[in-house]
Amino acid sequence: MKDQETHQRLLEAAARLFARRGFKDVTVREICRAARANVAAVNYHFHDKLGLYTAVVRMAIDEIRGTSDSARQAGEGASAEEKLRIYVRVFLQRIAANSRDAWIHQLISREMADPTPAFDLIIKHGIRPRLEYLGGLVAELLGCPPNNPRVMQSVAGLQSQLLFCMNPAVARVYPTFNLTPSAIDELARHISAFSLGGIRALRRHRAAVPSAPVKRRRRAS
Amino acid sequence: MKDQETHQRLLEAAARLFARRGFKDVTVREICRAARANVAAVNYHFHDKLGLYTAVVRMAIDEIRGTSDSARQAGEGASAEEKLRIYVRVFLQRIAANSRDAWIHQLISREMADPTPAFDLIIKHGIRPRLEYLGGLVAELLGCPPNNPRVMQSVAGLQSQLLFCMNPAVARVYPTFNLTPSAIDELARHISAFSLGGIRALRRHRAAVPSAPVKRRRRAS
DNA sequence: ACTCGAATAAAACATCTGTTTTATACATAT
DNA sequence: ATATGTATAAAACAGATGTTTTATTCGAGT
Repeated sequence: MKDQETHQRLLEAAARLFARRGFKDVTVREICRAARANVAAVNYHFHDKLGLYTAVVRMAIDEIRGTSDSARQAGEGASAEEKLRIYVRVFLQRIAANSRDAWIHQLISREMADPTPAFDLIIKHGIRPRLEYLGGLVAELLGCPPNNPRVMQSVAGLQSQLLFCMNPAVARVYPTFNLTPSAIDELARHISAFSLGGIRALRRHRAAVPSAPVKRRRRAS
Repeated sequence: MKDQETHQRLLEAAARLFARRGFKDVTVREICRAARANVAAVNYHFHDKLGLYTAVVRMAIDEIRGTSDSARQAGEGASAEEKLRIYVRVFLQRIAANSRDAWIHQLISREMADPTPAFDLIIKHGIRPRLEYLGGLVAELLGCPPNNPRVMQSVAGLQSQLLFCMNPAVARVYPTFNLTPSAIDELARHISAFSLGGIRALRRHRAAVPSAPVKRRRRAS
């Protein structure tokens, strides 16, 4: 047995194609052509088209955790506010600047748009751990327990911006969104500042029941 | 010629199915079954599967503009800050509470995830007008000209949250996200407060070159 | 009564898709 | 050298899919 190398070529080709176009839209024949392998190779090495896909998903999950750990480590010892800024910067640099990892979050976005059976794996092992880290940061910034609903609301507010700005279609809507490596640092600063501002605003609200009407002075026009 | 009514049934069935599962994933046979029509009906009435899809897209665009106009009208005379709050509330109520219009933004989300040739139409006639309205509001709140990049950055920050929280998959990630009609008002308040806080934070930044380092005092842990 | 055109229906077509089957090359162990 | 098991290759299969073709129905205009 000399090889295992077509196994690897299949994985890499499939990762790129699945991320870009989704599970259903990519054909087995296409993957095999890109990997310079026979049509039967997918079924031989991964039993199924779905088997290959979940293998790709497992790769993606590992990379997601890698990014989370990177950000966590880079922020060690810093204040919560600075940790959040660092997370945003690491996240954007790793996925937008580094094209090697770009496919991963393309895959996640696609799973969010229409989930396959593999989505549960991604949530459990990729997204949940990251949310817990961010949830801890935000809870500290808000000064409330981590299970307070507004914590997850804020985390979602931050994360939605990050996922949004990586969507290739967004550049067609907001023409100013070009993710050139030089623009990424600036984008990271904007998103950090916007999100920290949002969190600060939520902190001011009274913590108790939301039945209290939200009253706020209007500024002149 | 008695009818035109299968034409209508096809449109309605197709809208629901395309929104839920996307252009490629829905079969012509499926649409015709749902519309109680023959397999050839799509090609007869719309020439193409794509012809039917673009007809659906045109319907969606009209509804989008309707929501925009509703929000704009409801905010007439109010301050910019209040207008933004009203926009968020109208938007969420119309698409999350009112299930009649829910399919539309499912369709948009899907087009963002992987665009079809019809995406350009949606941008031009559905999204652009809305962004210009929001851009005007935000520019006023930021106190800077509407073409300042941070305006679109803030608009994207707001819009990303709105699109994000309507994604059905989000409820699986953030278990607290249940869009029961009663929770929608609260969600709208949170998103408004978060976004206005973000905008306020960006306003404080010096307006000129971003080369100036972002310095900020750290709070005690 | 007849014709014409529009709407529906049924069947057929060509193509594509995931998968399976069968055959072949080849390295290693006995 | 022969047998064995693994990896690749080529061909075939069954099912689905968008579209086209051919018939049929039905109402209106003459």
